[in-house]
Amino acid sequence: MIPDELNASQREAVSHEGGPLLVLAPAGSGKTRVVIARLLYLFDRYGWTDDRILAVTFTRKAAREMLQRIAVFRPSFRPPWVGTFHSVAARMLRQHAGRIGLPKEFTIVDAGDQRQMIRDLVESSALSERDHDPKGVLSRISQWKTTGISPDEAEKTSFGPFRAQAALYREYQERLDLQKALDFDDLLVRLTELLQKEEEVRSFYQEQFEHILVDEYQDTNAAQETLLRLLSRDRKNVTVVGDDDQSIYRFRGADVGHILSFPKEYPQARRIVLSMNYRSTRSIVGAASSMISASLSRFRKEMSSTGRSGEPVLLKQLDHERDEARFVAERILKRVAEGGSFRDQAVLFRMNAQSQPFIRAFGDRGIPFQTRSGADGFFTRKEIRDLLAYLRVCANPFDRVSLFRILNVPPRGFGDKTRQKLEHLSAESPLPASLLLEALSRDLGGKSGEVALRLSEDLARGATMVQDHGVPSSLLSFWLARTGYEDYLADSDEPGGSSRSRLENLAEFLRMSERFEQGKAFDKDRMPVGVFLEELALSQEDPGDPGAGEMPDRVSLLTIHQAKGLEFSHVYLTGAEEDVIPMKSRERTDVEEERRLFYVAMTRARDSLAITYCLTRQLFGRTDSQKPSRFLLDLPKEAVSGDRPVMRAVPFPAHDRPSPPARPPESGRQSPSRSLRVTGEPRPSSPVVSNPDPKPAALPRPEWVGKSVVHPRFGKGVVESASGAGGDLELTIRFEGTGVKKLLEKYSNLSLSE
DNA sequence: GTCCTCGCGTTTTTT
DNA sequence: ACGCGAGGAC
Repeated sequence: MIPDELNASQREAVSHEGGPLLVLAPAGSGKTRVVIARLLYLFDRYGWTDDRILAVTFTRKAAREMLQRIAVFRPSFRPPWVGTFHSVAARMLRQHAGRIGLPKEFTIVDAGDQRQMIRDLVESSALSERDHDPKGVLSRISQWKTTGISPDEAEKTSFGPFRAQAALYREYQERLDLQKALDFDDLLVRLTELLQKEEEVRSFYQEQFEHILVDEYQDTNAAQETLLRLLSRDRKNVTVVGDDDQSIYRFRGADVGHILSFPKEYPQARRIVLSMNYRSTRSIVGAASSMISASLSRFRKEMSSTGRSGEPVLLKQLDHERDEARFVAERILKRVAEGGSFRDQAVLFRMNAQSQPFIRAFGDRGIPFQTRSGADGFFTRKEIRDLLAYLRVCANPFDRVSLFRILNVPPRGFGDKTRQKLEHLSAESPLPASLLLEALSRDLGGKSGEVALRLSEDLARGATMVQDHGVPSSLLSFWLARTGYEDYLADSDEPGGSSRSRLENLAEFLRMSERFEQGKAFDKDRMPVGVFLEELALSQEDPGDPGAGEMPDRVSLLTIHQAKGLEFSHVYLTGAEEDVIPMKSRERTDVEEERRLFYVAMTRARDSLAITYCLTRQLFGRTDSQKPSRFLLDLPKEAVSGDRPVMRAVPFPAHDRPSPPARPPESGRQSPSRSLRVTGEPRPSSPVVSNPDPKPAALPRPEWVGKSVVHPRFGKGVVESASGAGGDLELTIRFEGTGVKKLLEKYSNLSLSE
């Protein structure tokens, strides 16, 4: 069952028996192959007919790939517990919805709905939207939720501007609860609560799952981590696979600490490092590894490469982003002239705004390209969201966001007055939509009363269709007919003939629903409309790209984030400048994460990598003069060619260095004679190894305080205080160059300087 | 209600 | 540079 083509450590990872397992799988190390092989191995081991294996990923794409690969081996086998964290959680929650007071067809609200809810709340409170932009509020709420902080706790512990946000959090949650709706975070949080509260359910799953596999473990947030522990009996039977160096989603709650502390918390865990790179040339592997090794908190890994040495990584300095685009365009054409293809090449940048010059340059030269548009997806279109709202209010008659969305769309003569009346009614009595509208109808009387009554009846009928296991396409047709939605679109002539494209979207949506229904055997206990809505809510994929078929022969223009998990023969990493990568941000820039981002970008390349930086760049309407990215300084001479930026004496650019540090009393002489390597990281028992230097045990906590230390990147500093103990000893250090930082002692690579 | 103008802020993105 | 949202004018 274990494929022959695996190397020794890969095989070891695949066939590991018993106990927690951490597989460190750097870029290009054959991670996917190992994950799939291990899954197949586990199914073999624990039975293909049972639900004994839980495998979770972060993206639909990864989940789909797992399922497809499994299907190759057992075409008829559909493992029920392979999916994204969220889809698995939704499945479990629906199974036990009653226990937490939810109907089976609870709504999953998406980002658009969340935004709308927050805006409504901000509007109805005395707060100004200025200080409470929905995005900021939502990300705060998400932070609270995923770290297990309830609205009450948030209100108790927040001050200043956060106080108001905590109040919004409470109202937002109340509103969700009232409508029997969950947001994405709730899927994890509510399931966690359920498992904690209901011993029966907990042990049911704990016993069911012989083994749990988590992919991209470095991306877990606190909620997912908690969930994982619950399901895996404290991770006794778990395989986590990931790469700490590729953790680039901190801004959305991912915490690289989970993977880093895994061996600490589970000393009995096996750790396997896949250290052979199969993807890239030796130049690329060498350059990338030495760049990332300057990282502060990471497992030390040494990569070897099976590849040929290849051409050196090319550094190229340009005057302006237009020159940069031109340079890249010419190089792409050259590769093609040499027999390469467009689809094998990718231009990477830190932010979407950088893509413009490339789009122009490629257009001028007739280079075919594709961008992965972000927010302008199919499912953010008004007409699609309207129709979805109709479906949702039928599936879950308590879904108020959807009800209010469709209330006067198409216009049926309901104005602000009616809306307010309905809001009052809704607040007074939590009724299903049809009954609510009936009450409204009585309230209004007259002509608008009749309109309300008609809508009420339609809603009741729609809800019945859902209950009777009607399929989405019939429900859609029903609503299109009852509302005259198509006429409404056709009549609303907007500039640019967009009503035409809206009608086309509508038709596409209808086709999508039909495709969904085809050849599908629905569970008897699930409503088809519910399943349809859940799939859409959890995927948000454009129907146009089912991932099947040949990739068109085009150059990819991608942000580094979008490029994660992909690989190309030729990669152009552009805008390698200070304030671009690492990016300047309002809040404190997380240079560590930016470095990992740079690493992810570099390691996308198989055969060649060119890194470009400009002396000036127009950004946000202003032309700035730029400095080369500090990350370029960590590229080894022997692996690169071209315009190497000049080494600086200081590892950080001047503007990054804060005011002269408050120097604590110097203790005598300053000789770095005694240099002590201190790290608490256990030696890996894996085939390949990290840093061979033997290390003395960590200093006990009080020993550190007041010591002068030297850090490889931050330079000299003094330990101000220490907290935590053992492996979690955290030191607060005031560095001369960079101010106060908190470092985990075990990863800090500190030397004592006396 | 709707149109226009002014001012501000500006990453990364999945589920 | 540009888009979006708030707020004023009609």
